[in-house]
Amino acid sequence: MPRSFLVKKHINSAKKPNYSELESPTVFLTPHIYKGLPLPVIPQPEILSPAAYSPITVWTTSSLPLSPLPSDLSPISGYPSSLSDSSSSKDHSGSESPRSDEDEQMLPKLTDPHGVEAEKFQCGLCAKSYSTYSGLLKHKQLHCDAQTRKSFSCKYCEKEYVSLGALKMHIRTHTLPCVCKICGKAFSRPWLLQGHIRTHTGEKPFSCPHCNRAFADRSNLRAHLQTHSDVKKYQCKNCSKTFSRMSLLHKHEESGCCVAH
DNA sequence: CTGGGGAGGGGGCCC
DNA sequence: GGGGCCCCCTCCCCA
Repeated sequence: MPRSFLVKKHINSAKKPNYSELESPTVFLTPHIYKGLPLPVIPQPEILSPAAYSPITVWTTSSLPLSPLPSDLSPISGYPSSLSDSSSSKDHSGSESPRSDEDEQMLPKLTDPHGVEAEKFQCGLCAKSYSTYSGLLKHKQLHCDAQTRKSFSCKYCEKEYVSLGALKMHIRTHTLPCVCKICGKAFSRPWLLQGHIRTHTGEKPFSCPHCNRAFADRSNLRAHLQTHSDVKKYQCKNCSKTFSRMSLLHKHEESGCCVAH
């Protein structure tokens, strides 16, 4: 399901949502911002930062930004109301990282507009500046490049990671240490197991504020919220038909609409 | 074929 | 360093 319409919901890590509240199946109250609003009405641009929400934007598979469809789940009680999430930058630190451009790291840095301070050589990875290229080179060789280089290899597959912690996390996907006591199914993460256990218990802690539906999985609630939206976010670049999910758009395109491509 | 729900996986970030 | 959590993503199934 397309989940890229999601945005982070808490300003920073120091103020995380009260998940204990979320875990309660009955704690979801209609948020105040919906009071008086006829349902279903999804977009609440007024509660979102302008940069985070563009209700009329329709994305195609070729024009998708990293987070093309910001929506918000803060209406669900238990989530903080703040939306100007400065920590959202973390979402862009991974896949969007331009770190692969080695040349970029070598670009001289003009640090003073008046030329008082001459050009500096700045490390593209940690932003440290050096007055000489050789200084930068030494820094890169000793620190950043070494850290950036993937040097931890998985013994079960060919994947490599930049840190031992990341590798260990990955290895869990092979060892599957979290086992369901009910059916014996194994998972890599405890929270995956928790979600699975809900399929046994029938617990559905995540309720839709617009209808009576409830979900065991937060991601599925987000996907469901899209169905309440008037604006279908994903548009076929050929026939301009729009879809609520990227996967539906993909299926549509693969079904022959975009054979011209 | 489309729309939607259910279930699960992976990497990253923060504490 | 590990745990918890988030976001993103995919696949499957069904109406």
